[in-house]
Amino acid sequence: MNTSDYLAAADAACCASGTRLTALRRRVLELVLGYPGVVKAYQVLADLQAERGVVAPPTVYRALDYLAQQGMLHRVDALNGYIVCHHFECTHRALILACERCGKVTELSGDDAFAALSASASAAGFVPREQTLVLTGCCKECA
Amino acid sequence: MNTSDYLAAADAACCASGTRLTALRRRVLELVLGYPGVVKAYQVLADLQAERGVVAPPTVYRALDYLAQQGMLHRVDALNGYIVCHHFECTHRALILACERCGKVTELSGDDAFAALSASASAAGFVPREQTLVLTGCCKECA
DNA sequence: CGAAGCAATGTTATAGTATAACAATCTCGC
DNA sequence: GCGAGATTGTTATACTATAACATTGCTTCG
Repeated sequence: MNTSDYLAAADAACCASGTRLTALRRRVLELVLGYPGVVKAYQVLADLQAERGVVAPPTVYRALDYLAQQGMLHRVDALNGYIVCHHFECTHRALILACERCGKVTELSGDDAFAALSASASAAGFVPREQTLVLTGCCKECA
Repeated sequence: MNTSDYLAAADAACCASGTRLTALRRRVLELVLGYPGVVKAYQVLADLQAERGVVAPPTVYRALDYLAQQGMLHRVDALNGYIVCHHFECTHRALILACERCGKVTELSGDDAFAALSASASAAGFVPREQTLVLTGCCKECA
């Protein structure tokens, strides 16, 4: 899916959830899409500042939080960053593979793995919230 | 295992790895042991400052990093904190269950779950580094 | 012993990440 | 138009983490 199709789909998804993909949010999403892997909030902030002059951190964090909530982005705690989710239409668990050498990030469906974890957790009476799983390691190219 | 047994075992493990559980590291470990769940670096820093006057962040981070390396602590990225590992003798994968309401943290063996994830990752040619998995959610008591 | 070498800690400064709190503006339905 | 709620702006600050260099202390080997 190319960027403009993606944005159109994102727009539709936002409307469907009764929210709006505003100009700001859309621009933030575009910026994130422009990066190959994981994107930091302050990178986006710098980009916005370059375009618009003064922009404060909350502006960016709010947009990123919104996009993550809508499923277009995943927040990756282990990396203090965000990645684009390329199949936000379906609710799903993401399994993120982050290469420690080249920084490349791959997303798999984590549904199966999540099921395995949930089984362990359930045994302890624990109900996991839907979330992103992250594995750091070494990718195919860097091996 | 009580605290003093734990510390003795930790000491032995450190020696076995050719390193030393120095007074500072030992004290940091004790402080972490004194907390019920996840512990933040700056909590430990505050404790140390209360005891010794001026203490700077690197002092604490170095001790925590060391203890994590030795297996006595797990760093939990999603929570920006550390938890005590109660079976550091055996190399193992930890599966952390962190309750979002009460803050309680439980550690399970994550070997099985890790195997499931590794299988998915391997299909993509990805080699995961040994690491801690974290699930956030809601624990038995808070359900 | 004494000095070399290395590990550990101290110290200073700063980078990087994130949110609280309140004000201003915009959008949409009525 | 107007009011309610959502969105964005603005200011300030809290929290998390590390770089870089100085100092101390242990140990080992001649």
